Amino acid sequence: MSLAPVGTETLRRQNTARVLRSLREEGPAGRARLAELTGLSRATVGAIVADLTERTIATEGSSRAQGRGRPVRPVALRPGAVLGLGMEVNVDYVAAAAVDLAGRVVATRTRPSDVDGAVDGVGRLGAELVEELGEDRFVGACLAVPGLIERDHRTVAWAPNLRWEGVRPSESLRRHLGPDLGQDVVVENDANLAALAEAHHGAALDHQHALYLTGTIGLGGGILESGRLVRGGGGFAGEIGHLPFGDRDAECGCGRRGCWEASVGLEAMLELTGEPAHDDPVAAAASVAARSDEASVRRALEELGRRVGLGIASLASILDPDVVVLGGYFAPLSPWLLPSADAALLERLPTAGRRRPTLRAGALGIDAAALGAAEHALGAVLDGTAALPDPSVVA
Amino acid sequence: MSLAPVGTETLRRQNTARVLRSLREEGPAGRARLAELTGLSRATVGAIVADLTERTIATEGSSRAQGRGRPVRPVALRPGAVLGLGMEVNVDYVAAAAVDLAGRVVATRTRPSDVDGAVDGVGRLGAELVEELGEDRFVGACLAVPGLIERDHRTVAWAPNLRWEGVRPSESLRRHLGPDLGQDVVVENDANLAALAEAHHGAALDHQHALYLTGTIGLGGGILESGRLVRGGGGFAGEIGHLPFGDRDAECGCGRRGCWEASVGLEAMLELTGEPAHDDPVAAAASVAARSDEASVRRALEELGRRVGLGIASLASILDPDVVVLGGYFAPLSPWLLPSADAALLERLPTAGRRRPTLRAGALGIDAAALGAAEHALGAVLDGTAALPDPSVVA
DNA sequence: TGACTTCATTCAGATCTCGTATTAAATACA
DNA sequence: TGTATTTAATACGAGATCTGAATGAAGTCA
Repeated sequence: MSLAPVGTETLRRQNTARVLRSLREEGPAGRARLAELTGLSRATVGAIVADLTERTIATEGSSRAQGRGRPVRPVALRPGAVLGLGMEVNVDYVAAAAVDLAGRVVATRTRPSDVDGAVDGVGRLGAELVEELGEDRFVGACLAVPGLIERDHRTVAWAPNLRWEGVRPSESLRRHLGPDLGQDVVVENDANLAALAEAHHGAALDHQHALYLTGTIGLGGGILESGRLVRGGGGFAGEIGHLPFGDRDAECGCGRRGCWEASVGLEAMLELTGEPAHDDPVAAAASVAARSDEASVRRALEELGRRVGLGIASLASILDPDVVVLGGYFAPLSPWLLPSADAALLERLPTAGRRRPTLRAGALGIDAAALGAAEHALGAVLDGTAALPDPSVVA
Repeated sequence: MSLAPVGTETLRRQNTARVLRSLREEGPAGRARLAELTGLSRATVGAIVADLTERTIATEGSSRAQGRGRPVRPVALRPGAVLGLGMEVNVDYVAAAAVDLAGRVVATRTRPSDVDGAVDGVGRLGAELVEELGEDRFVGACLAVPGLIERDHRTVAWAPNLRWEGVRPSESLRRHLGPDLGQDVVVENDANLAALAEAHHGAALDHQHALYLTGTIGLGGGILESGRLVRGGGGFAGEIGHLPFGDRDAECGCGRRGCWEASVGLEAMLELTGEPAHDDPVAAAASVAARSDEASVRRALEELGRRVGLGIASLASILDPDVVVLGGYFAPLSPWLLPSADAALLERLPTAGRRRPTLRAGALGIDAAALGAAEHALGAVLDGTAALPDPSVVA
């Protein structure tokens, strides 16, 4: 049984959320149009908008005539009025981002970090944003972690790259973020959140069914089904690196052969393209891209794209996404990867003739996961699950 | 934007649905306990229960003392009061089932049929149930089809076994089921619905994340994530037969090698076990099971289980289900398949040490899909999405 | 200038939930 | 046996919400 409280205020929250979603997705609109879009009556929309403007969450634009009739007085979400805080820890950096209800990215910040100081580092970075932007404007916080997250959405079951096991970062984040915002920091897998970010701000805009693949040293995946993250029963879903989609003879670090990441992970890419060893996957990809006038590099990338596409064909059979976004080091190489990946799809996906996912390069950079985390932090408000804050009235 | 109407009656519907779900999942209870379980106030529960009993959807049991205090007057869902109609078309049979709100299977019926007359046949079968049980007790109907369903949930994009393409069965079903119930028959993939059925009535009881695999001539899959069906953007999700999880040399009917169904489909099973050709997968499996005292058969089934488990390992990496249910011809062979499948999981699923799905034999027979369809037809009422009917008061 | 059109607000009416007080029906105990 | 205690269910008033119709507002069009 879902534990959400029930009552007359729930109804108002749900309807407020409808209005917020409409404003976010369709942009500013007058009350009459909002009523159409939400299915609510004009009277109700009027009341909700009045409430939102009084709380300085929405503002009224200057009235604009448009043909005959009384001119519309457009209502818009006030930029930066309500914010979600996203954070990310990774092996060599931490990041933080703030996104507002309108979907605008208000701030992003990245900072190098080592593994040991990561939690404190990301806490400080988040706290800086909160300090600068005002704590009472934030409605939630979420942390992206490259690892497996328990179903409680609080505990990191296993993040080998960070050497975390059973860590609950929320407890130390509370120290930095304060008791209010730090009270309840949700933790989520970084690839999942990057998928969310691409769906809201990047390459998968307006798609409810998306698959996100990120090429790093290994291979990460995030799945969006009907706009929701697919986490699986234990929060372990989306682990795609060791699926047997790779070349059957390729040796993988895990000791087996044929893993997908043994064929398309960073090392395989470097070997294919004849690129020297590199720490940073994205930088390596940029360096390869710079050599794209060499025929051998182009051939190598074509082969790499084919390998990526073969795996996508299988995932598409299972999940049938509308769009597959290639992030991480795939992104800068996409111009060369996508055509052969799509060709592989056509060849290998049985239903490709009827329908196949669109392949796209990720549009977001290194802070994709942090952006997704910020987006996730706003989720409860846009769902109507959580109440809006009551920000002290700010001019 | 979800188009659900909004208003004070929506609230009542949602709360009524809470009460219904509680009664369904936790069984009969007094008003006080219902208030606890749903989070509603006693007054509200009382009003909702009064409404439900007046409409003969719920009934009051005889009051029972239990320790001190006023005795509880338990409320229960009246068996058969509100029904969902499920139907299934398949190559050689059609089936229909009726399930009530309490989750009781009120009726199931199966009938041989050829492909050509399938739609009319299933329409007639459904109409028989409706006639016998009373049309006004049904709140929805759903049809299971072995094929790809469009995202509109009305059109069969492609069902090769039925030789259907772009068929909209609802239009001819309306003739049999009448304008009310036949108005809006939802169509869904049969494996998806079988997964739903196993989750509500069978082997995956009480699991929100389940994967259903059905062995037939080919191989079908249904995915349940957080209790919802995973359909993908085009309704094509769950097509797992031609994933490259099989023996690399096994030739598949599709022309490629290595498809999973080439290794675990009916034909592969028959060859492994030395069983003569068979039309009916389940009957073939029963015949093999009867020979399970032969060592060679046991070895063959162990190998088959391993092959099944290898594929499950990959699917579990992607989806992380709590439970995997083996249906179709796998079910009767499960005693011999499950141990080696689980061993394969341990060997191949990287996170198996921390968490791996439970493997189970499907508990439902040939009408699993029809049951799931009936369950699906009740979904809107239990969601609070649709209103309850107003059944003419029946004794 | 006056009719018309479209947008927004106001107001009465209906529905819903909640908290508190009240009634009901059993047990525990003197 | 009779009274206190305990738990269940209902009654009722208060508060919140949505809706539809009426009213007011602010433009265009002729």
